Amino acid sequence: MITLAEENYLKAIWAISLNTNEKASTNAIADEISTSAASVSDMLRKLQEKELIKYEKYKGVELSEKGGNLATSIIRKHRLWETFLVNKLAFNWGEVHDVAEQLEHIKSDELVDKLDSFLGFPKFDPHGEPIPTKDGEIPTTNAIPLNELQTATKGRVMGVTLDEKSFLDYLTQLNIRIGTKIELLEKISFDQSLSINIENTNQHISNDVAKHLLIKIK
Amino acid sequence: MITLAEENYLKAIWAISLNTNEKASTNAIADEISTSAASVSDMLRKLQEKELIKYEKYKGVELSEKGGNLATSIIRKHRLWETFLVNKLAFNWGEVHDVAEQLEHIKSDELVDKLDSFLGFPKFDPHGEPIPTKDGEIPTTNAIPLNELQTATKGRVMGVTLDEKSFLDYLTQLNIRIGTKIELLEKISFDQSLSINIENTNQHISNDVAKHLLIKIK
DNA sequence: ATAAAAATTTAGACGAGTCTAAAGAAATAA
DNA sequence: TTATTTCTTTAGACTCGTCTAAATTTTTAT
Repeated sequence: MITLAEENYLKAIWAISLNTNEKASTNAIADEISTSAASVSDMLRKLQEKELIKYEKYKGVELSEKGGNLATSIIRKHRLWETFLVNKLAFNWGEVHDVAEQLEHIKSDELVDKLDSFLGFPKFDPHGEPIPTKDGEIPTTNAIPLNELQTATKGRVMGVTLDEKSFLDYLTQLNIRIGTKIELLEKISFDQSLSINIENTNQHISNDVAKHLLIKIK
Repeated sequence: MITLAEENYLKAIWAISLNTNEKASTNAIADEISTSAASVSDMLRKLQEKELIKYEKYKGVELSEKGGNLATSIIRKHRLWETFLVNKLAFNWGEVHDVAEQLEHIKSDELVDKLDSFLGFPKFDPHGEPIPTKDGEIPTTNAIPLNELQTATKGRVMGVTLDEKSFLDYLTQLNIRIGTKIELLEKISFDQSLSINIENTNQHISNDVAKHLLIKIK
């Protein structure tokens, strides 16, 4: 039996490895879930015993196959619930994260499958993030982060890679949603900030914002 | 902040007082949530400190106003989720209890209100049990338990007062659902068992089954 | 190459919620 | 009304997940 705390650690390790493609460090995990490094060390020992991670003291940690499957299934649940909240209950995309963080821990395979079916087997959640299938397959897109685009390229927003209210509220303010047409006008080399055109209005955004916007070209 | 365990204790006290109209005893609570009397004693002390119950050592316990409101809101959530599971996700009524027991602890007032709205503000759940409103009002019916009916009375099943898979599966087997027409043919004084007619078929059921069936006459 | 800094682990403690065993209070029966 | 049974509470211990402080290992900088 896996506990709620354990699930959150697996998710944190998953999220870190996703971004860095490296082993997750104790401190990175502590940051991710806002706890002390000591607590993380403790928990890693326990997860190691349960064979959910591959861990060597002082050397960082990665998920085992078992742990990876579990993490994927939690992400699947999180994204399905977010889709439910936005598509069926009319939440807006900045409001759903905290509730989905609770719902993702509900234990019932049948519930997840029926929810999936009820939602019409969505491939992407309201933020454009891929929803892993029942078998753990993760849908792909050829979208790339806005800050990696070449100047004068046009595209369309396919997703965001940060699920934080303040970020999503800012996007809404900028008139940026999934599907919005966007053109990269200029990259400022001084601070990597970007001038963009959204629906015939010019805007200026930081690199920090741009790197969390996934764009599909043309 | 109220914990999951505390919520379950409040619910247990609520359920016991509902049936007996008396203060709940330590042992009754221990039975209800399958724990030891010692654990219950411990928890009652804590709930007392939080002013969620009115408790005198050795004298039993009842909910305070605050505790009562909380318990009602948990019941509201439980029954809304059961309604969602049956009406939207096509679970059958015997399968929903355990999942709803998890979902009822999700913390988000907005979620509950939006779910209520999405379901069309239902007054009764799939078992015919009343769903408390946002203000804590509990819809009433004039239905009475089948075992209290007079012989030769006809009526319709308006609800069941036990949410256990084995019971609900048995009802399904007997062709009894919400809305089913029923006639009480005979009460056996030896064991209080009952002969009934359901959809032109005669059946024989125990008093234990009958007392959990709510019937509206005529 | 070694000293300093940073990262990580260990040690010891705590609160929540549970348990068993034992003590104490209340109810019941002779 | 006293003895016995039943119910309830207290005492002490355990696990889980957390913490701070201290010890240890690794990395970085001089």
